[in-house]
Amino acid sequence: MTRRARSDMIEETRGKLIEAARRAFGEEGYAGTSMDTFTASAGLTRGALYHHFGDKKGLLLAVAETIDAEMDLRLAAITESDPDIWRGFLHRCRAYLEMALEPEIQRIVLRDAPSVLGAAYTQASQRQCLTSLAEILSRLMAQGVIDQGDPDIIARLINGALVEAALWIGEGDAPEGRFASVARNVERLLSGLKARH
Amino acid sequence: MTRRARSDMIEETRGKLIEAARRAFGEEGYAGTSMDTFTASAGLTRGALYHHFGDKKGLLLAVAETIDAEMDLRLAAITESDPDIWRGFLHRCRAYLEMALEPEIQRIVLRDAPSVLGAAYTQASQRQCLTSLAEILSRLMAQGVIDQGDPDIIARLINGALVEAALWIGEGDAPEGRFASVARNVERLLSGLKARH
DNA sequence: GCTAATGCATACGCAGCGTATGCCAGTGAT
DNA sequence: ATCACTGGCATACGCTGCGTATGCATTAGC
Repeated sequence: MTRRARSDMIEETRGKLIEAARRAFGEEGYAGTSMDTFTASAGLTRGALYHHFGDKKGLLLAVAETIDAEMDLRLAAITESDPDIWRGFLHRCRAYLEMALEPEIQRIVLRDAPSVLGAAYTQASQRQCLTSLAEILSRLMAQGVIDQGDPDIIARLINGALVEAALWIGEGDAPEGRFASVARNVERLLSGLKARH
Repeated sequence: MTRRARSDMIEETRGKLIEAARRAFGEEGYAGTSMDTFTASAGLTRGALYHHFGDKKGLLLAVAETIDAEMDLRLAAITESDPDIWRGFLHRCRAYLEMALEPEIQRIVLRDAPSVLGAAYTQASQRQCLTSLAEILSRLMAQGVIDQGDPDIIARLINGALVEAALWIGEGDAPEGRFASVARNVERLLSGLKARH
């Protein structure tokens, strides 16, 4: 049983590091967080960090992937909450927009990770959310709800539009009003995808 | 005459700094460029830098604004090259997509600047390109080519979609094929904005 | 022509990343 | 049960690089 306890301890420190890093990155930003001070806040030192994640970028990647996985789970639940696929799709997009307003997500996943990790990140991590979205689009196409097209690309386009909109909402003083306007215009844009007939 | 020569010298050093920073940021990224080495490549020292731009972020802002202004000029020329507003609009979007593939633009304007400068940048600088796009959308709405909506928001949505698509194109091995696919799907998305009647 | 101001260089301090080294606990074999 | 050993984590060091304070030279105003 010590065997289990041992690996549990290891996973616990990994978890503590990711958790603390998440808070630090979210509040101070990637560049603004000191490895010394944030590891101290988790009751550890940089030794643990470099052992588990190699370097600062490795840590950011791990954090970003964690958050992305959580987002995907939350979005999946929302998407499936409506039996109508098209409406589930719209709900999902709206929920994604809301999530993109959360400071932690906005700062870590949407701003810092693409800049710091570059293409390596965009390919690997955000794909959870993106591939899920592409699957939904595939189903919508298969059912003839929207016109044929490349689901992966359209997923990217939608994702980009929503992210940009979320950043815009976040930069103003009246987020609620902006959110409502954006939601209307997003729905218009998405409705343009629908098959006409 | 010395008066003119004097201010010319000053503008020259400013220009040299921005030019060198542009190359360095584009190649090494913001975080990867050392203020010492890059100023040396311009035949100057950090003294000149901090005198003109205050700090590293100030320099990045200046560089980003410079590039953005150039982009806006190039895009304006392309937009007006076609007398038909809708086609001019499509040309512009396609050209923007191409521009977003240029390493310098992608790295500095699309990746690093939003991350490093945050909301301060998204508001101030990229607005040149965005307000121009919004104006075009306004005209399209006024002429009944596309349905009514908030031009500023739709401009953001389109911008975000194109940026995200460009990043995706840039991360693969066969950019040409990807570009063609993206262009098709973008045109589809944009066509969805058109008024039905 | 003398002084004030400005453009820019030099010199310094300090924070922070990464690595090399060391220690201790837990693991597996005899 | 003991002992060698692997692996998790801490400590210590060096180096890079940002920002600031100071200094010098040239130019602008009176």
